[in-house]
Amino acid sequence: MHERKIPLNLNCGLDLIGEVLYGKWKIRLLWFIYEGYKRPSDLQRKIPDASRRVLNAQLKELEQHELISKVIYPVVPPKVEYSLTDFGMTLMPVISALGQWGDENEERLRNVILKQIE
Amino acid sequence: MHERKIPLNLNCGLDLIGEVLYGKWKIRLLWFIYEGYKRPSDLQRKIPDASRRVLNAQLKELEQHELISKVIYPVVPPKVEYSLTDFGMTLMPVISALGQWGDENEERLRNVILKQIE
DNA sequence: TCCCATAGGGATAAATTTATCCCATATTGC
DNA sequence: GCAATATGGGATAAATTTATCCCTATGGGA
Repeated sequence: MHERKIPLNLNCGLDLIGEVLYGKWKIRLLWFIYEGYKRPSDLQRKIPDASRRVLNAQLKELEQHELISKVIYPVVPPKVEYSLTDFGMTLMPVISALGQWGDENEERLRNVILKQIE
Repeated sequence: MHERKIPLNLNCGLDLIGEVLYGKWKIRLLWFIYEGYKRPSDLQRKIPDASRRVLNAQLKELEQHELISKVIYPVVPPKVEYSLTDFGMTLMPVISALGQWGDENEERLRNVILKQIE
């Protein structure tokens, strides 16, 4: 993967959840899988800004973290389906809360973010 | 700051909240300020693993995003105090939910994270 | 025959984020 | 005078994450 040189911080719950959710597309991947977009190509189409390479990598990490599971059908062309594990499912209310706060404050957030970039 | 070459994604609420919370120490900074650790030196002591430089930078961004506000007392040696804005306060239940999920699943998370590193 | 879809991953470059080091200010205490 | 305290930020290096490009495999359709 990439041998870490700076140790992880795993002190509290916030560190731990950060570790599994940190990644540019992970939260969206979880959410789309939750919504029923199961195949990698579906997810790629839902997130066209992401490179295929990184989506694969992040899906693999989500799987290693036991938030999603993967079924490979032995057909050609290949077919793969992801779904949330029970564990991953318990995260949905939390992600929902994040998205809801973002939606509720959309305008203000858009303002302060764009002002800071300019 | 650093001129962006890759455009931001600001499509949905999840993107927006991600933009203001993304940063290695931001969530913890918000939480500690919420708990009453207001001065930069206090926060530095609470988060000794972070470099002073980055804490300053992230505090500044949190301020630009209107989640915290800053009061500078004109004394020597300098004294600065941060506090949550009303807006930042509305984020606390969400952060609390994140931390709670992490705490509830601490053992499992620690396992899967460390297994993946090894 | 050639191309497309489907999934995966190696190699490498680019972008972004963090870390490290150093300097400045001005008062208090030794 | 010298060190410590407190805050801030420039310059640069290192670490980490993402992007880009390319190659694999196989059956079906134009």
